Amino acid sequence: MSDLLERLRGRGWRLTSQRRVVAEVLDGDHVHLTADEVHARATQRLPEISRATVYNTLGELVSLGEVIEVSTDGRAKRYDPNAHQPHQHLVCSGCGTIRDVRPLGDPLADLPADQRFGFTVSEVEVTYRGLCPSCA
Amino acid sequence: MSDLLERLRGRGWRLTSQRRVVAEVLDGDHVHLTADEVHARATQRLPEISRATVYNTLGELVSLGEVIEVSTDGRAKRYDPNAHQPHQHLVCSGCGTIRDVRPLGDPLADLPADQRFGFTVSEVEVTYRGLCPSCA
DNA sequence: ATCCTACGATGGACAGAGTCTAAGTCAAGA
DNA sequence: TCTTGACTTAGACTCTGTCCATCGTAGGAT
Repeated sequence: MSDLLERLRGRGWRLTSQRRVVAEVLDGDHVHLTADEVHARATQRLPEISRATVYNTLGELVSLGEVIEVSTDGRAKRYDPNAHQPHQHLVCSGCGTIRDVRPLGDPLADLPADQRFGFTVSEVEVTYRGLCPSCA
Repeated sequence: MSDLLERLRGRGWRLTSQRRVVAEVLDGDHVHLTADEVHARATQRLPEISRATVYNTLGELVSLGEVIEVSTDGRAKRYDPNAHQPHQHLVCSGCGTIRDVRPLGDPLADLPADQRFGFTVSEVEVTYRGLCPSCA
């Protein structure tokens, strides 16, 4: 966490209290908050932080590769701080809960050349859907 | 196509001109229109059709399993009439073009039990991203 | 320690996508 | 042909996200 802030400062990031709070809110495993949820939690620590700043900071963290943007439901995007460990997502169709999962195999390898239609494929995103224990 | 309309009428669907036009607009291979695009094309055939009706009809077609809803980019959802043939999507990061593709293997099989966290997993959605020939 | 200034924060207006509602219309069964 | 409840309509509304002009401040320079 403090690693993250140090790393970003090394890249010329100006370390403001707002950015610090956003980064702190995003810390942890299996965290997948929407921008509004991040804003709500940040507000508890720093009452005057604005929505625009939260959006800006999240956008920067995504560009810097420190956070992954996930849109699982066509509603609000969610932000996943687990960016340095490749993983996929398991989403509950009932309550929307998200878990990070690590499937076997390489899904990229499953797309044969004749199914690539001349595209340069560089990334695969897999979403497993189902019901979590509480919703089942 | 007329099969579709007959099938839906058999399920108690009232066959209105608006619904017919929406279904016609969605007909074809590799069709992935947004709701607004569907509305624009429907308007050419039926000038007074409203946005709400297009949204309602698309939602019904999705619930009935005749159309798949795809949200590839966190922008507008797209509607894919190719619902009876299991497939995945290849999306161009440049222009947003979507192709239907059929990868090898069963991605569901790649998620081991210890990575399911008690979820009842029923569906997998795979999105390949890259650049199409024109954008590369 | 203080000063400067460019980078960052603020909040309010704006935009795009989608939902809701109240009132009017019409498909299709009697 | 009549009736009725399902469907459609227009527009207001919500939610998510972006933009902009102005103000504030982190951190290097002195």
